[in-house]
Amino acid sequence: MTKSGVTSDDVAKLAKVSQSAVSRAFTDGASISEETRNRVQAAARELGYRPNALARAMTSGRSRLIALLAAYLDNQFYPVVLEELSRSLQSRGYHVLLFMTEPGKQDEVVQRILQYQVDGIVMASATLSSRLAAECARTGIPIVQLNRYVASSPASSVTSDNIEGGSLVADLLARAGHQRIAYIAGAEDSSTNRDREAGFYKGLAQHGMTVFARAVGGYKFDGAAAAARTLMAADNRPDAVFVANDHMAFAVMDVLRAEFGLRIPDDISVVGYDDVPEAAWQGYALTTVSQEPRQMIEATVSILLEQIEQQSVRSRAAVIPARLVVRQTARLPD
Amino acid sequence: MTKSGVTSDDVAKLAKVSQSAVSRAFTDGASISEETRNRVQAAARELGYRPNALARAMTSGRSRLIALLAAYLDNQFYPVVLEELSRSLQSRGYHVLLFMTEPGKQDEVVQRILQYQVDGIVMASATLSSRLAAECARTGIPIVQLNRYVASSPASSVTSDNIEGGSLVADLLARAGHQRIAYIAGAEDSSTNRDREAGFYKGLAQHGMTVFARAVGGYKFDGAAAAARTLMAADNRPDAVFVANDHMAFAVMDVLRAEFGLRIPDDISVVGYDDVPEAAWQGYALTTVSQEPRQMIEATVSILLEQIEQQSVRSRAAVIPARLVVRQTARLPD
DNA sequence: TTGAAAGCGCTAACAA
DNA sequence: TTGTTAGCGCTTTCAA
Repeated sequence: MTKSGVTSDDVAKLAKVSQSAVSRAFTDGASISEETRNRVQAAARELGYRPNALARAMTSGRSRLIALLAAYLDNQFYPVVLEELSRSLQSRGYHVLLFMTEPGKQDEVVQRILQYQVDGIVMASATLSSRLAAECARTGIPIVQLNRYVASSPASSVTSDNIEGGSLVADLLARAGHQRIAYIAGAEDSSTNRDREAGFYKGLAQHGMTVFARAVGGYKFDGAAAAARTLMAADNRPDAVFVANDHMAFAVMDVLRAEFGLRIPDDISVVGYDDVPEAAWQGYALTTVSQEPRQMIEATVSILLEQIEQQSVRSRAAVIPARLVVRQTARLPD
Repeated sequence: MTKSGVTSDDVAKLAKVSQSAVSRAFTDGASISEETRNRVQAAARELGYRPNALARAMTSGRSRLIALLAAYLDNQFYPVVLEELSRSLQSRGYHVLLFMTEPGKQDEVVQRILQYQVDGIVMASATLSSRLAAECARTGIPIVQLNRYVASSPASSVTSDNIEGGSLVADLLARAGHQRIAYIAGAEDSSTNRDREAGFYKGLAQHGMTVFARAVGGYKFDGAAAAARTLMAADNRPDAVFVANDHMAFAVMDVLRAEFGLRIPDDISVVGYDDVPEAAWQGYALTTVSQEPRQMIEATVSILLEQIEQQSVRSRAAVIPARLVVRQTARLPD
């Protein structure tokens, strides 16, 4: 008995057709006459019938469920992405099943995901374990890593052009005449951090400069605050700092202003990365690099659906152009 | 064929037991000897077997899926709640299936939710349509409205003590000597707004005061900014404003500072509601009322699971105490 | 285009 | 404690 109590059999009886006719009436492109379809749908409406998605998933082998695996949602980039992803999938008849990673229980979560027979997996703010990668490769479930990639893995990835983005920031800061430019890193093992940092150094090099100081914030609010304190405790302080994401940049700005009495950008420039909604708030007005979440999600969904619907296993790596968003936390070139 | 290819039948064969023994080995509290359970699990491990959650749901009638229905995630209160809810349910073997409301497609979304045979529904930032309420009552699916309630509905609700919270704010502002206290409302049809406003007026009344001015922000960032402009365009401006949630309060602060050059709290006090993470950031340091999301989620989960597992239909209304969080945007009483 | 029949992988009586 | 059996509600051959 389905939770609503009425099954395709009930509808079939009322409409005086076979149960399979009912199934066909609810399947796009099925071989059924206009007339029977109408009869079935009338009967269905009368009974309040609604196909059981679970039963459908069982027999068809597609659950139309996409797992989203995330480690945290406190960086506003992720809620934005999650909402967008969910809407986009929903409009195509898919739905998001949410999984939060649990420290030390990585494998258990992987098992859970696979038990639900999801048609695809999106990894956001979570790193793909080799265990999950292997299992999915074996079972043919496509994975898209959002904002992260592992070169060796068979999974697809969607990122912004982090190298270009980092380089854009270096160029802006150097042209503004900064002499002592520091970097506050995200998680050191993440590809986003590696690329943003590499692009940043490359950009500095083009101006004949190197990074003045460096600290690690690990993409954490508190970590970034601590990193800022470390940087500012030195005898010779930086006059500009590129922070690996906005979420950390807010913490850095708080420390610079509240604990060191600095004015931004008069005393020191700060630049972030992501362009989360808060970056536009006047309390911060953060100069940053946009990740274009809309485009990233569009790419994610199209990769996923292509692999699901065409059964193709060809993994892709989409790179979305980065765009500098100039607000008020960085001194400008003349 | 399950996506991993191996079924309980395969395991049964290898372990030389019946297929139902395999099922029992994976069910807590099933009647099975230690020995067979071990044999089965060894075989399962060897084959990489993993029970199919969908098949299990079909036969048992419980999907262990909880639908979360939300209208938006850009108010940070919701990501916090979503993460907490997902973790809490996950640790109990349930999972969150996310649905975003779509304007004008309310009914379609309701159908989708019910098709997935979810065991329960949590409504966050979304109002319960009478259609959904009716369907769920009929099918016995428990609903918890988070941060919202409809008196007449059979659904449960979990809210903070919004009346008390509003009253606390009025008291703080009145005791600080404010003379012209304004209110910026959220969505007028929401119970949170009604209660916060009612409590606020009650609190003012206890000091022999009434609200000085009122505008509506509709729980939207831009709406709140517009409301602030309206309030400040008057000849006689308020000297304090209670904003119905933090998300709007940030917009209000931006307008007051950037467009009117006001200092907070020297020129005007601002108080919000929710205590979202950003309220603690130094750029705002917002005085607000905490909703205690942890406690709210705890209550939500316990109501849901009680109704699911005990089949009870007794709906409950949990009210979590509100707590004033004093930061720096409101003048203090001497 | 239609219906009959065979599962999908599992749980849950029921007997043994 | 165990195995046998009958479904859960649907999709998908296969014949007609």
